[in-house]
Amino acid sequence: MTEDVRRSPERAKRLPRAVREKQILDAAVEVFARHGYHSASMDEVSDVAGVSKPMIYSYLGAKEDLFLHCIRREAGRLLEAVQAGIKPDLPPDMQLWHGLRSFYGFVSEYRDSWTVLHRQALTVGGPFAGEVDALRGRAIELVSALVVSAGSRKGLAEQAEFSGEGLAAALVGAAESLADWWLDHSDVSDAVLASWLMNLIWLGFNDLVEGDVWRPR
Amino acid sequence: MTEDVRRSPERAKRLPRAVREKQILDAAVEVFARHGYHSASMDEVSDVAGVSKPMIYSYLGAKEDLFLHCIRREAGRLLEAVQAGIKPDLPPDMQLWHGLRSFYGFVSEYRDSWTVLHRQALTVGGPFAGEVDALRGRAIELVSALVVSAGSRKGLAEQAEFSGEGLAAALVGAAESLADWWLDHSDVSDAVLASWLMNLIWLGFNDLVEGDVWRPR
DNA sequence: GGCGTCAGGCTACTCAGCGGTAGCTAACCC
DNA sequence: GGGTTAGCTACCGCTGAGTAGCCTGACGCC
Repeated sequence: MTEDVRRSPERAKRLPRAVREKQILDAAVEVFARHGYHSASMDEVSDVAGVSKPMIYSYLGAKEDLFLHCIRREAGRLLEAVQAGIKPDLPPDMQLWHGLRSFYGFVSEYRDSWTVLHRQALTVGGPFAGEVDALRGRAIELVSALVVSAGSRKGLAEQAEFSGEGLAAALVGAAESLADWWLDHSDVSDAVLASWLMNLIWLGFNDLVEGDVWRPR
Repeated sequence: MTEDVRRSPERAKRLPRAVREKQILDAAVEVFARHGYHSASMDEVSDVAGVSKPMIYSYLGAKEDLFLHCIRREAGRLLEAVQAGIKPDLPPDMQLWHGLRSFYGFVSEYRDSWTVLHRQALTVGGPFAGEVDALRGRAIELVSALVVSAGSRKGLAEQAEFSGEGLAAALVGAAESLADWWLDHSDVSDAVLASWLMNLIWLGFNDLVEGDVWRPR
């Protein structure tokens, strides 16, 4: 059997670096989302990417670097998506409404991104948690500004500023957790999700049980 | 007793099984909280517990079993603490208020328990996530019942039941996330935390910017 | 009091999986 | 055709889960 005509039929075609990097990152996000940082193996990433392991090391560095690249890319995408959805000249409740819809739109379109960002990155200490915290910080800032501006329109500036960040953190947390919950109960549309949240946080239980409902105008 | 002959200074004293099991579980919770499931090593657990590795395997089984034991014990404690704080004959908002205070009381007293339950257990697939989901399910049930009862008092039973679970999930999520946020911003008291949440979810932003405030009666 | 027995306890090892790399091969460009 | 770079196979070494086998002290029983 000296007939070794089978010269690697699977050898990948030569492609420019940027394309490979994207393939690798996509694969990495998928694998990290499925297994988490520690359980994910570089072998599986290379497998899913259709590229051999040394390529990953040569293009994107060691495992930590790779994960960091994933987080940065996905965080950027998410922030961009949400900010693109906000119309700054609308009243506060409508801004919130659009922001929420964009957020859930992103989560539904990029489930893996959200999983990596929220469920995985936080549990690994080190540089990753900081990265995600920065993202959440941006979100809290956005919402906080909304609360403060809504408050100061009514002449309650200082009170709104005092509890603004806490409220914003709670709201951001609620939205995040609802997104998590959604991953396991996907039979609800993103619009319904956003409107639940709007009703809860804009009107509150008290109004709800009185029969009030918030609606986009 | 007089002359206690110190034969092997490093060898641990013989203790009944129940005591050792508690030591091991305490150590395991601490280590899992610090590093997460995968990064935690059995060696470190045995070190912190002051007991050698084979003891852990003999008493509590392999790593997975150990983690499961931790989750079960901490989940039980948490549920117990919250239920102990609720007075079933109070009106819905006061029930919620007391439930929240008990919850944050627990988190502040047992930070590691909460970290393991919420931040770590969810990211490891397998049997663990199910265990935690069960706990959250119980919480959602509790809150959901609250919403429905509040609604049906006002004759809005069917509407409250429709969105009750979603709202409850959002609220439970908000409480959880605020607890997480708190771990990194511990300069707020648990009562303040609970009252932020009460104001947010009971009254809503809309009332808040009008200057309304919810207070325990 | 001597002594057997078994649970509490340990040291020191095996072995697999995975992060990371050395060094080779082949395609593309001029 | 020759240099450069995309790409690969095959390996190394370490870390950490899990175990074999031994030691020892407390207690019951003659």
